[in-house]
Amino acid sequence: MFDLLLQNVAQHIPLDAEEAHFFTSLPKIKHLKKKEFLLRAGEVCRFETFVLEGCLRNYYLDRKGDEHILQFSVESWWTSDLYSLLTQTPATQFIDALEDSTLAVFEKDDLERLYQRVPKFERFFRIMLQNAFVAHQQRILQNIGSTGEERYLAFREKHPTLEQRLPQHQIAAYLGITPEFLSKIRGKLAKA
Amino acid sequence: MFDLLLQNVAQHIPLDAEEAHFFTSLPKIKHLKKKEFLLRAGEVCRFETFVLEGCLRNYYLDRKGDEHILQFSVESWWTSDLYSLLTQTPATQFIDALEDSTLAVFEKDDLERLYQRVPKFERFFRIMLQNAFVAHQQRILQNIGSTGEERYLAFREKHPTLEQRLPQHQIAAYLGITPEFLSKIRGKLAKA
DNA sequence: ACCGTGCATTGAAATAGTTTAAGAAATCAG
DNA sequence: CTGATTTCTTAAACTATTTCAATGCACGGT
Repeated sequence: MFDLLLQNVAQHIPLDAEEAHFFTSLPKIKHLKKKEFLLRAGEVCRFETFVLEGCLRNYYLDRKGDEHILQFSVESWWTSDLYSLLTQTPATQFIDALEDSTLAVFEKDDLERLYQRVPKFERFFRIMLQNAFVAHQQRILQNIGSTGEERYLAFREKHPTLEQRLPQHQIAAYLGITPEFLSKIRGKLAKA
Repeated sequence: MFDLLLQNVAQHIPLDAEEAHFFTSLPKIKHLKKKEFLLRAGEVCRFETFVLEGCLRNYYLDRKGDEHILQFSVESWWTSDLYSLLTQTPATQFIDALEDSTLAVFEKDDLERLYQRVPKFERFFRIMLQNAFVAHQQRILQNIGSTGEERYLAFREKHPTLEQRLPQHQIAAYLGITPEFLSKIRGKLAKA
């Protein structure tokens, strides 16, 4: 059940059997059907979530009502509204399921207990934060420096499995272009 | 000399006189003239820098040779290539001075000593990282969800002093548009 | 099997943004 | 003060992207 999770942690910090056992005793398993919400804007986010199966997205709703996707989370990805979680202020993001999904949900309080008992988990989550930070940095540079087509090609390169798996209009909402334009780009690339 | 710096820290963690004294004994003062570099892509970043006076920018150079600005740092801002600093891998960013500047530079080793002696500084720098992370998140949403004009208006709103202080073409490189187009936007807004 | 709705495609017309080039205005160094 | 450099503006032609509208397709529910 928790193989993926332990594998994910082991990439950054070593765990002995007891630590691993304690760690895997913490999360609650949650099932979400497609379109169900894990978090809505306005709620305070009280958990960090690891995806065991399926696919979620974090998105933001602008005043015009358009959805802008910050992140897709498939198997072995962590997700939450980090700012809301860390500051316990209302979330600005929605998180919902693009596929039926199985999640390991860590409550904030349980994470605190984890840090107390196995301090190196602080390090683990700091590394997660760093990686997320750098990913965002690169995405900013990508966005201000490239055309939609270049962004799409980069996305395809970086996430070949996601490109298969997601509906196109979701990818468009991630890239920051309209679905129609993405369709045109694809048409053009297919011909060439 | 270090008033700004202590004030900045005090916003997030309380310091007694001795801690403050130790803290301010660590940084080296550095003067940069306009156009001089603090860091070049390819170098490993070994410091965290607090701006006492002047203005720096972090930018990235793409294959076409265009500059894309990630951040401006004026008085009371921290700057570095965080990923390079944390992982000790070569930097991808350049940091240089847009004005003659005075900096307080904290070496990585000195920061480690600081964490040992005054652990709450870990908390301080974690908060810095969180804030930077969220700022980046908002910028991504801004970039994928708005036009150049909307981004310019938001920038002006959020950083009225910067808008006065910086040459327009630098602002354009931050917004991800050409200087010509920014000029056009401004012309149009001035008329309206 | 049937219907309804959501998704992808296409094309035409409109808007947003870039490129190139030239010149005016401001700034800086000697 | 003067020449050199950097910055800002303008305009025309071009490219990227959006909007709107129409069409066909596919899939989930009943």
